[in-house]
Amino acid sequence: MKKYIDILRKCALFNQIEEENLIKMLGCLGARVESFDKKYTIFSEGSPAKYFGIMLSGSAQIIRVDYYGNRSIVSSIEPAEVFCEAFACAEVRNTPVTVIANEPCEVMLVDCSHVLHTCQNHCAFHQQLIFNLMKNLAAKNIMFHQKIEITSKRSTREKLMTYLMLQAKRAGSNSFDIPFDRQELADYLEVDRSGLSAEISKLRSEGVINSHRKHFELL
Amino acid sequence: MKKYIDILRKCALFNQIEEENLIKMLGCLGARVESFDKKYTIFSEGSPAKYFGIMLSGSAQIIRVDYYGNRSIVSSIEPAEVFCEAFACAEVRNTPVTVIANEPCEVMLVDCSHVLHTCQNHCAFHQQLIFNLMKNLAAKNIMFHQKIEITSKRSTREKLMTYLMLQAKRAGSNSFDIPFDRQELADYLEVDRSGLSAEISKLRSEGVINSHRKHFELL
DNA sequence: CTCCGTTTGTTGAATTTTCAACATACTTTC
DNA sequence: GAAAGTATGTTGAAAATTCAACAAACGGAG
Repeated sequence: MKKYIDILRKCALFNQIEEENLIKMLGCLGARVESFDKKYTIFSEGSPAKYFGIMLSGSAQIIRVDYYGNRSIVSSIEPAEVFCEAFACAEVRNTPVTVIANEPCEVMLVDCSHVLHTCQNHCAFHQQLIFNLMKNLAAKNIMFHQKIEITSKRSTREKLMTYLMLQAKRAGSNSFDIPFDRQELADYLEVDRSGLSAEISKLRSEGVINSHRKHFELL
Repeated sequence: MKKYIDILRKCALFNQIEEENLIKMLGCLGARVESFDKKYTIFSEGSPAKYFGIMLSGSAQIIRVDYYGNRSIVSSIEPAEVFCEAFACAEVRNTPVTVIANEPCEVMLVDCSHVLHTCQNHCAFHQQLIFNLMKNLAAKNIMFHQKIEITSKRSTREKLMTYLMLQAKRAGSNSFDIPFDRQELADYLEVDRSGLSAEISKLRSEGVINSHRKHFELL
């Protein structure tokens, strides 16, 4: 587990927890690491929501596919991020989403019941862990508000611009990369890919933005 | 405060907390009650996210209005529900949403810093409160996933049917009332009101649903 | 009961999005 | 470095949504 310490210390779940205690804690939590190749399923819709994940390396996407095969991307998962903790914490029977590896990745899986219910060793850091989980869930809620701010816009142009402005703000620069290719961006914004490409071209010709593939610049 | 005990005991935030302790706790938390008339603003966008609310009686809506004046309804708030706790818990500077009373209502306001940081009296129920808050935030996350499931659908018909099926499931019956009038439902589903009315008529004539104003029935 | 304000339903035109099909640009593999 | 595969851009037709304007139904006040 020691090789993952650096990335785990960046994980919001372990805030205020010392390195030495973190290693002990991972034992208490029964955490294990699994690797997934690109396009492999990490969690699949309908499976029991027993574990949550922590992305150690690589990236993944939380998606939802309806019965017509339309894919909707809920969010992307980057290293050090916790995912699917809401379903596990709320103790729902089944995960309502699918998580797919976007590139080869390593994931730490934690049995959520070990976090929610005091472990046999009366691990002293339990309370801190629950506090961190609470903070993390609050941050996720805010992320959802942002996603709703984006997708509630009625036109492709407005959705795109709202998304790009939020990304610029997050990057702290008008020049930034996004974690999606065109099809993925369309599935995240809930719009048509070709219409999105057309809109990007239009914004480029109007001098509002510059872009090349995943790189964007607000002018 | 005693007159509010019955409704507060139904609030998820006070799960596993005895009635006698609940009253003491409200003192520790510096909770206060305010009343709002219909259409009055309970929290407004951009104001400091210091307090969260508990709806004691009446109802409200969490909304977002963009610079064109388009209203989007994020969710409705019913009695015993906690609201705006995510912004307060994540300690963001400003609330990104507006909360408007939908009818005359009474709201309990709690300073979130009293919940997050141990009170001077070392209130024994603090940990339980944080645990409940965590559970509640997880449940809210799931609510957002449902909202995204609804609004990610591309057509008015699919959004409406997805919403109605979730409401039927929640009500445990194919016959139920929704908390929105037509304009509000349109603002919740992120579609045009007249188009929504047309779609409802169409579904009625096709024998898929029955409806009258806020009452719906899946056939 | 009637009036008046509000909500809901209806319609057609304008706009926008989606869809399908193809062209072009880029990447990876051998 | 050529070939194959993938991603992006472009276009026009079809479909859906939005918009505006009005009609009908409903509910509350007096």
